[in-house]
Order: sequence, then C-alpha cells, then structure tokens
Amino acid sequence: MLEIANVRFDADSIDVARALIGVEVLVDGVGGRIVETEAYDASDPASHSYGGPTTRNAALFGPPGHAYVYRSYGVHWCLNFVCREAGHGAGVLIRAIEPTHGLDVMRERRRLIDARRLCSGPGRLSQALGITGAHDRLPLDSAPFELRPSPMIAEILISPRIGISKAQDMPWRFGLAGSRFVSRPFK
DNA sequence: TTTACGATTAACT
DNA sequence: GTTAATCGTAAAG
Repeated sequence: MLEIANVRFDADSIDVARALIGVEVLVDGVGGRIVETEAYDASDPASHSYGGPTTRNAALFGPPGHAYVYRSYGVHWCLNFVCREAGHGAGVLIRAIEPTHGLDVMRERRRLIDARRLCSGPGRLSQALGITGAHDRLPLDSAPFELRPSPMIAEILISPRIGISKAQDMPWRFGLAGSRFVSRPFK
C-alpha cells in the first residue's frame, strides 16, 4: 500500500483528487493547503498520458506518489501527483492551494502581495512554491516535498475541468467548499 | 527543419 | 467581464 499523508496514491485519479483536498503540501517548507485539484487518466483524451508515454509525460507512467511537472503554454510550470500504479499514466493536477507557510518567500517569488491570488492557479502555485522541471519525477514522501494530512473533514465541491478543449463535460475538478483561494468559483 | 497547438496568465475595459 | 502574448512540445514534411 502506498500512502502519504493519509492519501492512497495507488487509487484512481478521481479518488486521489478528492482525497487531496485539505492536505497540506510544502516544498522546502513553503506551501499551504490544497483547495483545488483535477483528475486525469490515461483513458482521458484531455490527459497528457492519452496515447501512451512520450519524453515529456514519462513521469506519469512512473511509480505513483511521485511528482509530474510539465510546462504549460510554453510558459508556466504545472504540478501533478502521479497515482494508480506504475505504467498506467494517471495523475492529479494541483490547481490551487491556500498559502499557509512561507508567505514572504512566495510574495517575493511572485512579486505580489495579495495572498488570495498568490497560489490560485496551477502556474501561479508552481511559481510561488518554486516548482520547476527539476522537480519532475521526485518522490512526494521525501525532501524537498512534504505532505501533511488534512486537519479536517473537507467538504468537497465538484465541477467540470477548466482550460481544456476535450472531454470538457467530465466532472473531474474538485474544490474545498467555501475557499476563497480557488482559481475560479464553483457553481 | 517547420509548424500548429495549448491542463494559462496578465493586462486590459 | 474581455483579449492578446507566450514558447516548449510533438508531429508532420
């Protein structure tokens, strides 16, 4: 059994995406509580892993409980957690966190004061935590990563995913109810 | 080698 | 609320 911070990473990406809401993620001690995720799977046309392994998405086909970091729009780094079993190609995109640790470091990296917009979006979050391609394929249960169990029973909201052109109707986006730190409001 | 395309963001009105 | 800029990938030539 592969379990980190009370989350089983050998489960389906949808289950992992739900379970991650409320979990605290830190990178070199900087980070916060996960408030928004999206599930992706190899059978999903919107997923990077759809169509099999390539150089870019290799991490998605590696062991679960590891990071998959990719460049989006050629500009932004985005952080995913690999799940299910090695070789499957399932993952969870971390879309937003509520900053709790290292606010000053994040503000300096982002050149931004407003905590609400500091990590509300996959690209913003990665910039605030200092995530780069160097974090691709790193295990989530050892430095610089640290995952801490959710301190509460999270109330979960569900909606279709954002910013994709395929499989748009699949309700595979999950968020923490009432959080002001999500990238876009839930209906 | 060339080209089309985004799992977005920032800067607008 | 809207729109334009952005450039690493991967697939095609």
